[in-house]
Amino acid sequence: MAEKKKPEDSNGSIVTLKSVAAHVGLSAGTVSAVLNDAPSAKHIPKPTRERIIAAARKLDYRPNFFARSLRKQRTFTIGVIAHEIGDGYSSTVIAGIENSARLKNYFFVTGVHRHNQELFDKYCRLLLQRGAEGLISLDFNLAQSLPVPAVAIPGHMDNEGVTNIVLDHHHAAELALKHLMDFGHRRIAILKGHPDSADAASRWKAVQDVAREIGLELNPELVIQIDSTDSTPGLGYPFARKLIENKHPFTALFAYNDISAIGAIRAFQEFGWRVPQDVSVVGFDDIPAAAFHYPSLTTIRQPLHKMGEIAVDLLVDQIERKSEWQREIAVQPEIKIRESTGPVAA
Amino acid sequence: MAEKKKPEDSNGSIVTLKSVAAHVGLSAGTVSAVLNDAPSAKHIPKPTRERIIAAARKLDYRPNFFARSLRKQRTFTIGVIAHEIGDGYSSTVIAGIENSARLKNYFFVTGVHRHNQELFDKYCRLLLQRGAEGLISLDFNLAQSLPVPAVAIPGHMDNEGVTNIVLDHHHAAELALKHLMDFGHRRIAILKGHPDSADAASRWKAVQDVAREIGLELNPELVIQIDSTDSTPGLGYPFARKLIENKHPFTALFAYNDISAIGAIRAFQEFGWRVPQDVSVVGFDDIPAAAFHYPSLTTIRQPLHKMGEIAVDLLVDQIERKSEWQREIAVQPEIKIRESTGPVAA
DNA sequence: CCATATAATGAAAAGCCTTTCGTCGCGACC
DNA sequence: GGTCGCGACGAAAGGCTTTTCATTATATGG
Repeated sequence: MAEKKKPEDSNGSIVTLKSVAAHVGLSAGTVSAVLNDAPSAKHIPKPTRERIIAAARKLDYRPNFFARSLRKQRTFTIGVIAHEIGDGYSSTVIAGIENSARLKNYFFVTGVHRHNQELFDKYCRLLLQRGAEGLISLDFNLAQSLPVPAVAIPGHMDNEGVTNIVLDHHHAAELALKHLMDFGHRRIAILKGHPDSADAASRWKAVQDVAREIGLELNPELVIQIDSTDSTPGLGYPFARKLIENKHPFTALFAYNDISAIGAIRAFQEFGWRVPQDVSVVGFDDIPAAAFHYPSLTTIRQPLHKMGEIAVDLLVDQIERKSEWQREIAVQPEIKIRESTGPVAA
Repeated sequence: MAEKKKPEDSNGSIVTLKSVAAHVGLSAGTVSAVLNDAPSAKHIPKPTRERIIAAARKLDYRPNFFARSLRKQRTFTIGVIAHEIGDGYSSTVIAGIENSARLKNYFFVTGVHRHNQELFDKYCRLLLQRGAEGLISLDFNLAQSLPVPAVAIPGHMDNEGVTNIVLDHHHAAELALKHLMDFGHRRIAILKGHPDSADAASRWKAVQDVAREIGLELNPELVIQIDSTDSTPGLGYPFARKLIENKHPFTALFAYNDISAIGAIRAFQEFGWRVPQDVSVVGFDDIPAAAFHYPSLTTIRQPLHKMGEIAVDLLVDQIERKSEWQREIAVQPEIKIRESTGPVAA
């Protein structure tokens, strides 16, 4: 059992810069300079340098993060505020954030907002106090500027200093609707997202625009608004029921996301409709479960992992003043055609 | 647009303890004592106290976290090292961790290990350097003690100072196997977890024990070992195929987790078998997708959220020396009976 | 041989907070 | 009246680094 200890010398006291300085018979300042490769260390002869480095390694010296942050006024930390940690959307983006942050030797700390402004503010303060040098907000309708560089995923508001990462919703709507039209669908039901969902408004607008462009008529009876914030497939179920009960004929559904699509399919199946023979369903996001659902889900894929990576890259560049603030970055969706869509019944 | 600024006074310089002290014409020490409700402040008369507090609020004073940590040698931070952020298991546990940590005014920072010892060690060092006062490892076969209090979820090794949170696997196996036997199943296939998965060994042992106890014979031909670390339903698919190709008859499958169960069902369906009419399937974990899969999944539920909460509670108690180290805490599983299991075909 | 540059290091401040200890004034008590 | 105790604060140390500036010694050039 490899005992892993906090670095301490033979006396059992913690090894600090001073103690390694004492160990090599030099001053703390000198040791610090060498260990950090500071410009002031350029006159230190090589043997001395090596002595210092060897001692530091031998004693397993680890600089005190807090003392260092205090002095340098840098923390290499970014804050992430998500709706909830457990949901598929955030966790995929966060995985991307982790990936990029690790490569850049940054750290991230997390908070949740649950679409609640107060909670958001609370975590915002907390994270800043903990030294976050930049913030990433996930799925929040951010209506304020922030005191540090920030990225909103997805972001649709216009806040100075906040970079919005957006999906090209117009293209997304095109992919979905054209795919359905190619299969002959004309009566297409739409599941609109909850207003709290940051993408809801622009997605809906894109759907309307594209429908007009390609000459598809959207029947208001077939447009259902999700008004629950549930993040299980329960999200889609009741609205699909409502759609069924409306008794307005339709042959396809473009859902707000995969979760609601799965819930809707469930409702259809219980009602005795087969997917895709009786009704085609297109989801959104391409969560892992989409491919293994039965039937597997045709869906519009968002590059969530990559969006997390991009967010960190942008943020770090701004923190380190390597680049200017950008108002918006668009990423492209992709359609994954699977089993849940098919030709309209003859 | 509410501009949220870093606290600074009218000169635009950052507001520090000294500046609020200057503002009220007192010393920094006094202000600190009052603001922290320190014992030494008990002789400060109420009017003065209120003046200080009012000034702090007015200037929006926020103590510098790093200076404070440096001085108090406390950080109120716990480190979490998970397999991967995005997967259903970790993110649910982490949601529990977040919940409990927030209530206790602790923070958490996250790392990933990907079942890789080096990566684990790297993050371990990093988190400790960042002042983590306790660690939680998720789904890692932890083979070492750690320099701070730690909790392993799930934990099966015997490390001094590490509290293992385990599911009562014996009970879990009982729930699953008895349920299947009640439906008349006798030829039950088992999907064994990947050895990297911390629960794999004890779950398998429990299955064997229970099978013996209830007089169920496990046919080695029907026991398949998962040897991929994929965390999509692709996890179960190839092994179900293998099972089918073995041509050894079976009427039910007890999968290692819901993900692999879903993959397996997929394989069965493609082969033309109906679930549960031709084969019953029991999953494990009760991830959100389980309830909305088609057919919905009978599964053994782990209280993952609660396990995260318990981990934080234990950890904080130990950090604050409120309680002694416990070697192990067991939590109870629950069976969720849904559509994927049914009586064996006549 | 003196002035000056440069190498090699030390000393000390600064970053912001907490905490211990000390001081000063004043009422109480013997 | 002297001592004691207490109320109300201030001063300063201490936590660990980083960084600037100063100092000493050596080398270089004239």
